[in-house]
Amino acid sequence: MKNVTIHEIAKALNINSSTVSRALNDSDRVTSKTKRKVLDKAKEMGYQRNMLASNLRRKRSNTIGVVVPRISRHFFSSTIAGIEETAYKLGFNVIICQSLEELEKEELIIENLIANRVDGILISVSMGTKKGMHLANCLNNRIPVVFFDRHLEGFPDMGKVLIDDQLGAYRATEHLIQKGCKKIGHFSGPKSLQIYRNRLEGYKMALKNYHIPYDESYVLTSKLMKKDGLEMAKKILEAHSDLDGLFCANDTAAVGAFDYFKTIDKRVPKDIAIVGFSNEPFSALTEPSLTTIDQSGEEIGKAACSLLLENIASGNTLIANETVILNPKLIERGSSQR
Amino acid sequence: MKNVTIHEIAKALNINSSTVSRALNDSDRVTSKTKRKVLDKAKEMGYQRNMLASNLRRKRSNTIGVVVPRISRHFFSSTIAGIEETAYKLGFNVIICQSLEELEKEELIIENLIANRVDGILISVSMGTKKGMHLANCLNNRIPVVFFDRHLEGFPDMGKVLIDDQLGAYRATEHLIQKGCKKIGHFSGPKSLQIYRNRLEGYKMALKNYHIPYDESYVLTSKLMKKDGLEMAKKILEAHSDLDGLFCANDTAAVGAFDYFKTIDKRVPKDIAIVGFSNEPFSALTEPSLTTIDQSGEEIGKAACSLLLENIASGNTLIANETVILNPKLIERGSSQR
DNA sequence: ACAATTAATACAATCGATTGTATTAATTAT
DNA sequence: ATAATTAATACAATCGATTGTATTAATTGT
Repeated sequence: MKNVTIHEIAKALNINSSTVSRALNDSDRVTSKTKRKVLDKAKEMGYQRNMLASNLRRKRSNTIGVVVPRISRHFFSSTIAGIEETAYKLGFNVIICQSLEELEKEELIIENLIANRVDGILISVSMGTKKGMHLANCLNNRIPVVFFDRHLEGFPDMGKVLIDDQLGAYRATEHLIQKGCKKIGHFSGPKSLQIYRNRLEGYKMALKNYHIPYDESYVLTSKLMKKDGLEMAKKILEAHSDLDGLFCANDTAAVGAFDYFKTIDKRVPKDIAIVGFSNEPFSALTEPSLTTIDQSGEEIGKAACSLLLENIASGNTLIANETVILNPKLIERGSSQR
Repeated sequence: MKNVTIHEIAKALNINSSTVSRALNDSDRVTSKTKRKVLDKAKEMGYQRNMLASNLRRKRSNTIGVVVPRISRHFFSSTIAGIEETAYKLGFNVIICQSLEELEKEELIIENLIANRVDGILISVSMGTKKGMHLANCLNNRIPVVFFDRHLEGFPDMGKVLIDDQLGAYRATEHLIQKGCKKIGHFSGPKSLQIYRNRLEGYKMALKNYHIPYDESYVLTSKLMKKDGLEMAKKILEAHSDLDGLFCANDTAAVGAFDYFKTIDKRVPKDIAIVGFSNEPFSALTEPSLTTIDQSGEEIGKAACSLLLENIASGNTLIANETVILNPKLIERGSSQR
């Protein structure tokens, strides 16, 4: 039982395969009577269009490539979900690849995506990626590229969909101020990462706008694991027993701080109000639940995919020098209600 | 600047394109001297192999399709990560699709994957999927199918990679018994789902094996959201103030129970030991951290992908009537240490 | 040195669908 | 009724790599 092709259908109906092809594609160069005959016969013979052949001929794959550092991280799986949803609506397939934060693997992935003639690439670069020759190579091959979340400087021809970390941090801090906090600490992450510098900046800006003096000793830096949060909570209270608000640059560290405060009978949010960052799934489950900043991976994914698809549809004429900045949202929960 | 093909390279070197093709594929029908020349010229001209053409000719796509209900769910994104890793090692691409629990979308996805001539399909079926004509159709097209986690009965020719829920529940309950619990409750999920029936079964079996009488009033059923856990905790304590152990069929409900016990000053694990199920990321972050059963999505993904790839490699001769049952692991944490 | 053998390369068909152009069939106009 | 026009279909090249077979070049044996 061999594969059914348009040629088989053509032979069976005693017409030409080009007519079959046009009938299947609903071209107006074919009578509706013929179309019907073809469609019926196709169904009868169990015809399955071979996209490999179609893609080769049409020089497009109807596929976009997505590269993320690690699929299982909640933020990235959310973006992927958003991407898939958007792509699916327009009939595009999505190839997913993970760089595992290795530049070398990222380069191989890009190579492979080019070889597979994807119509476009969405990428959140690995931490090790500083230069982007492999990405420039995409443009040489007329494959549009859109960064999301993590991007590289110096590629004006590539789209970017970013979240305004600074604004998110600003809102988090502002929220604490509006809840009456006067002495607000900040747990920051590695300064090597732009996002943490931005979040610190937003914190500072909020303080400034509300005329609260910035005191560097209220800012502690770590890798923001849970135990780091716990340790920093201890440290900051030793230095500043008057602390009444805390903005953590991620949710995990906030949970660590929670735990420490409980052990010393500081009440959250009564004594100390806390705001985290990222809206991790667990932040709704803590006791009290954690006020945080939502980066909506899904929205980012949708926006990035839309930008890319527009580009593809336009024949890459407007090769995206566009940058979309999404606004993070404050998710108000128990940890800041006082 | 047009696309560089093997024909361009051949022309430039004044040799035949078949030799170029063989050189690029490292065939032993080509001198190493010629290979070198071809490779150099290819690099010089910026040649990128067109997999679309290659795939068409070789009648395989080097791509596998993965269908999950929802990418952003932690368990599924973990399996996808495992699948991607395994597939990547063997040079396969991974197309990801989400059914969003809709049978209709699932059918369209399968249709599309067949049209794209994927070499195999990994699927965790949507909740609505009862019959599998769309999947049978894959076999008709000689595309092997492997189920993971959620499967359909009645497809002996399709591989299956499942986790032993019952064993997981058994181990969870056994662990509580070994920690000295005598009065162990169980929070179960909707009986319509096989997994919850299995977990209940495992709970019963453990009790039986350790000669603890089974008392139906120690088992409460709900949808296992956080608030359900909280309510059930209240209810079970009202009925049985002597409760000293609790096995929850998921981690979320366990967190709800945690919260209730805290409000009434029952100490976890001192007064009541708790074990959850799934090893959700947040289970390591609760206070105390939650003992749970790990289903290792990553392992399931790897196993399912390996099974599928073996099948593909064997030319689908052994179209997988194989079922792999993975053993869940107990993750011992604070909530059960007494 | 010449036939016999093997190595290296060239030729040409093929995978299956698409699409510009040519041809035939069907309408319309005169 | 015949030319002119339009609709419908047929023909054939093409996308780019692969691969079985044919041909030429190189090597070995005697």
